[in-house]
Amino acid sequence: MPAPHTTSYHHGDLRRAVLGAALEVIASEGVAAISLRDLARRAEVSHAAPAHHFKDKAGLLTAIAIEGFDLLAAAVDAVPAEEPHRLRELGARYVEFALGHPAHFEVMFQPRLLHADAPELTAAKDRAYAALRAGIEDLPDARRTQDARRAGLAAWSLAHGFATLRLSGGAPELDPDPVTTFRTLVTPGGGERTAQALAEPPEGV
Amino acid sequence: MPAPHTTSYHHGDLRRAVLGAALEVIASEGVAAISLRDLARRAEVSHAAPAHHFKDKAGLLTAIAIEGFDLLAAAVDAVPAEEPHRLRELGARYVEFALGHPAHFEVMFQPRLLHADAPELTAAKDRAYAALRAGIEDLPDARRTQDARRAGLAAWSLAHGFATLRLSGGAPELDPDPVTTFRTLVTPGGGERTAQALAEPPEGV
DNA sequence: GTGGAAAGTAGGCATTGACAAGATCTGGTG
DNA sequence: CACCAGATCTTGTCAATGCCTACTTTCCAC
Repeated sequence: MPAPHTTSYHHGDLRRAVLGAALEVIASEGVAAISLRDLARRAEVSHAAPAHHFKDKAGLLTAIAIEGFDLLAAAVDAVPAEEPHRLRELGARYVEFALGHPAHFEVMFQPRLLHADAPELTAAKDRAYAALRAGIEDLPDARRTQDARRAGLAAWSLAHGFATLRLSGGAPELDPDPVTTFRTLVTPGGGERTAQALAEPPEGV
Repeated sequence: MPAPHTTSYHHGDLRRAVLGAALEVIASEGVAAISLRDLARRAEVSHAAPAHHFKDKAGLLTAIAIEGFDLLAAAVDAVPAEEPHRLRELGARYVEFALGHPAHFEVMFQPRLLHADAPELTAAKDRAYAALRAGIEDLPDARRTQDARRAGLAAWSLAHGFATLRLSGGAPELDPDPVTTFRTLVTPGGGERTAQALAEPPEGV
């Protein structure tokens, strides 16, 4: 590893530097504000240097998305199997990841900005989805519904929607910590039976 | 109203033409693919003409977002008060709107692309949110939870997340119609008690 | 009709993404 | 140690875009 900030011809770790700068810009100003030339300036290299590491602007964003899916997989993989409220915990980790890595999250679900068919991307996506599925399908028998896919989709939608709304400034901040808010949303008897209210059973008043 | 397609100096309704073209482009290629000059070409006017109607690129997107919030307000406003599964129906309408107006929906929740503090935008947003809130808070007493805000946030998150995942190609297509899928997610006894699975009550196996 | 505002045109400028061709460094191989 | 292939970075260029200013044409209210 060369000295980090000499005036050497080679940067040392330009790839990481550009990724880092990109994450900062996206987090503070959004993906639309990303410019390869600006990132090059921040890293103090020539305007074409980043292209040698990412090929494209889409390539850069693809790299971020890949990193994001791997981070997500790691985050939900850490949920212990013996956790009594495992599905709830899974959702909480999902929300925690989204709010903790807003730049990654913003890019991951915008396939039109990426090289959506890049093998490394689909691989990372598969790993993340596998980790999520594992957390759902490994529930003890009594907790499994007839159609686990729908339960999983519902849980995913809830966590994803909450995180998205929170990040876009839509959802109100009801607690000091957003993850706490999320937990109350899926915790019956935690003061309010929101899940039941959601289901709103048909049998009368 | 002048003749629509003569070679007259004035277009007739350039504003609407640009909006329409923009909606098409966004729906098929995403917001990132929007270019004022391209829209001008499609409308067969000079490259600077659209600016006289929207000021900015952000101004154009703001106009789309405003239209979107008004469409949303209209969509959820149509839910009859006597509807027995009103909250569920509210969510279904939300999802139906999102999937039926993907371009509007894509822009509405990306404030960084808009003139977020434009009075007309916040007004439209307020109208839409008021319509949504009305559908939640008007629930009959027995259906009301202690904290209606959390129930509303949960419902909103679920609908928003489902729509978002569906549009980004993340969620699997379990039924011919996505709205049908959404209904099953919030319908207990509709084959699976997904809502209960979500809540996953703590009391043992 | 006429004058001013609205609608549209024309040109220019800085910035950007992508590409091509060349310069420089690095690591391994003989 | 010499050397070379490839990775890394630079420089220059081109078309496209957003936005600005100045100008022209049309419409409408008085």
